[in-house]
Amino acid sequence: MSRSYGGRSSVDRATERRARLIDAGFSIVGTEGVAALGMRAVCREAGLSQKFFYESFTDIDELLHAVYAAALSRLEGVVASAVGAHDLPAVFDAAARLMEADPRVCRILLIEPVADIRLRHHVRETIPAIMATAFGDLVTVAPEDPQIKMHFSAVFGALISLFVEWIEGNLGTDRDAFVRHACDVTTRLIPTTFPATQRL
Amino acid sequence: MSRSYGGRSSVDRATERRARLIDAGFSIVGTEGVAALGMRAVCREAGLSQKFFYESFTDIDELLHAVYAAALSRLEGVVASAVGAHDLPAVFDAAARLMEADPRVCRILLIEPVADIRLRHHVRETIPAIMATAFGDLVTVAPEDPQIKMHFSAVFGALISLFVEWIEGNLGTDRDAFVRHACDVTTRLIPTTFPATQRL
DNA sequence: TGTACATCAGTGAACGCGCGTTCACTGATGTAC
DNA sequence: TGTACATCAGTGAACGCGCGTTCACTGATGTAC
Repeated sequence: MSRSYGGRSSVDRATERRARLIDAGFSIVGTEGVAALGMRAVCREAGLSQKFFYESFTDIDELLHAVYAAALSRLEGVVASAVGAHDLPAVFDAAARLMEADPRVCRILLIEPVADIRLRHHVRETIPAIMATAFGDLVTVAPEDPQIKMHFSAVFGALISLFVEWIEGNLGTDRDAFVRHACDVTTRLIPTTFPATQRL
Repeated sequence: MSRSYGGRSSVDRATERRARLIDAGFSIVGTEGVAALGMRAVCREAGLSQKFFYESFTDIDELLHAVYAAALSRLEGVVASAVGAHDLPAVFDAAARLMEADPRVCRILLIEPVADIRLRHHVRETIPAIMATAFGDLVTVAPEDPQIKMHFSAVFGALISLFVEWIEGNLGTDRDAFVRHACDVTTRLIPTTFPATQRL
């Protein structure tokens, strides 16, 4: 049924092609934005025939989802230990370093989801789970309280804006000062009366 | 050289067509986003022949600029008196009411500029002038100080996020509570040691 | 005032392009004998 | 082991579509006589 080619199995080649398509999509969304992500564009970038797109994905939304998941996974990877240690400055520091090294992560996770409805949907799917592990009780107890939502909306908006401007080089070069500011903003906006925040 | 038609002068008709094109662009960007703004799409929406697009604009960027200017002008119109009175809650209240009445303003001014480089350019062109009239000294004195830029980045990001979520109906229905929260966030993030903020 | 015509206003088709999607074709691989 | 062939892997052209841009054409208006 399947046949080896170039000494590699069918599934081996298919998974490699899938990875190359995700990489290509990652580059396109991360540098040109989600509007430039087309089926032909991604195949061109990956150096693959158009046929292979449909081998791994049914449409461009499915690839976009995989691209978002890949970016999120990279962020989670670098902040995992700091999150586990409840060390907020270390979380911000690790995130800043990752996005400095690869600004595409910043664009995929922080910039493009604001205006793209599909990415916003993916954010709304994944953020609650992340929040639940990070903050625990609070979010699961009263996730519909407008007061709490306002607090989170404000702090997320502030942090996203800070990171985007930082990555674009508009906030100077002192990363420690940036991290301190991000922490400062967080503690100013999340009142200490929130029980879960005392963990941070 | 020019000739009246339907009892209306040449310039009269041309200016009306230009206004209709801007209205159409306003609707498209405000509801479908900047990616949906094409020359054909805008003519279709305006009910005009494609020729008339080039009568008023050389390319779609020029129309986009006009659309952004129109949205900004509407916002400035409703907040003008509150800004003049240095009444921050009234500014937020007026802005919230405008965007509730026409969410397209919110999308054009707050959402789309995040991911679109052309709109970001327009924002960067216009915001400093607005800031200068609102805050005066501070911005013009030390506009390149990373510390000050971080403060403004954070507060803008927080307020944009709050307004977007408010307009999307995710922050409840109590507008006064929303305005209070927006003011609260602003005063928390802009330290009182900034001289210009004491005006607010 | 009435009519023929020149001129300008406005319409929509034409062109080349890239898109998403499909599929005929080439050529490499494994296997039967 | 060597060869012919069936089958699967991979390539790139074909199709219809909407795009930005241009322009031939229709028809309305003003004017000369």
